[in-house]
Amino acid sequence: MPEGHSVHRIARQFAANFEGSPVAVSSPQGRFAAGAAQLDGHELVQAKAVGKQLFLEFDHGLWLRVHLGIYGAWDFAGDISVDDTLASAGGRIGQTNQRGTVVGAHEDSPWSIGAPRRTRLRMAESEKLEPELETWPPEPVGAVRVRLLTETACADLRGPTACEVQTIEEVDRTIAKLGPDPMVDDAAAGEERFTAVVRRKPTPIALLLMDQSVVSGIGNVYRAELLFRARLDPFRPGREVPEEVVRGLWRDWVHLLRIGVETGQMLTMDDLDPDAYARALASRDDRHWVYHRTGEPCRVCGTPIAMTELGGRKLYWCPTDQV
DNA sequence: TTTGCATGCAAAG
DNA sequence: TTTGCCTGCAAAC
Repeated sequence: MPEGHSVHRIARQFAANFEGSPVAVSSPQGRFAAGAAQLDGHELVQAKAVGKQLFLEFDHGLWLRVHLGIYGAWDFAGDISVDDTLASAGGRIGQTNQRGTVVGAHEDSPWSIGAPRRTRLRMAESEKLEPELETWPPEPVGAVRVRLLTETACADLRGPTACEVQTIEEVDRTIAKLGPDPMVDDAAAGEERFTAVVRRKPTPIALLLMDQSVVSGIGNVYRAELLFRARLDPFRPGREVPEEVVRGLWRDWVHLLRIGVETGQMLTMDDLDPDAYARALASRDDRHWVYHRTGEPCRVCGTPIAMTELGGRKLYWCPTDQV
């Protein structure tokens, strides 16, 4: 489920808690046993995110490549350091979830004091913090494809669409196929690459934004929201979108991704007035311009938001404002 | 309690 | 073009 922002946050978590440590790598589920054996015991030297892909480098030159797909997730546990921005995750801090577990910050939570402490951190489309159980290492929950375990930290991967060991050459080839990522590539160079490709394609701009070889990290939510923010017709062929509008799309993606990485949320209504913005943040269902709002009135003009299936994914837009 | 959908992608057919 | 991934959630019973 995560779009690009989540993967950058996951890489950040690995960098903070796994880099420099030897890692016991296993596959409790069994489906990744052979790959795990290739990595087991080696030191994690680098965590890197490009678009929706995560790359973990080990000290013998092999890498683990992970793509979460639509419902993959990493569970972190142990002495996990958590940056302050996570305290705003999902607006759920201090609330209680359906299992009755307290989610998020309280007085002496680990991220509001300096020192890391035993917690459990789940990172997927939403991020939660739960009190950790006493057992160490924790019992695997569900089908854990791969577990990375140091003396103090544990990361479990479940439900990924891709999880494989790669050589550096394979990593380079994978990354070479990806369009620019604002968190990785120089912003100006990324803008040129993106603009050049879009301006020569007959493909609807809505499909180009989801094409990871054109631009990295955009998923269905950011796609719909970027197009609305640009007031752009989703069906307009890329080459018929004015150059300045294409450049504007890239710059807005740079902007939204940065916010997403910092907050852990897909905030797309930051240009709203402060009161309306606060309301949007408070409710989970009320935080987007058009995404998942079929039939509801456009926040700008009142026209019912339209939805159709395009390339196998749902596309949301305002037929009046987006021309 | 059950059902169906979802912020993707790759492999199978 | 369809299926697998086999999770998490909310709406529908």
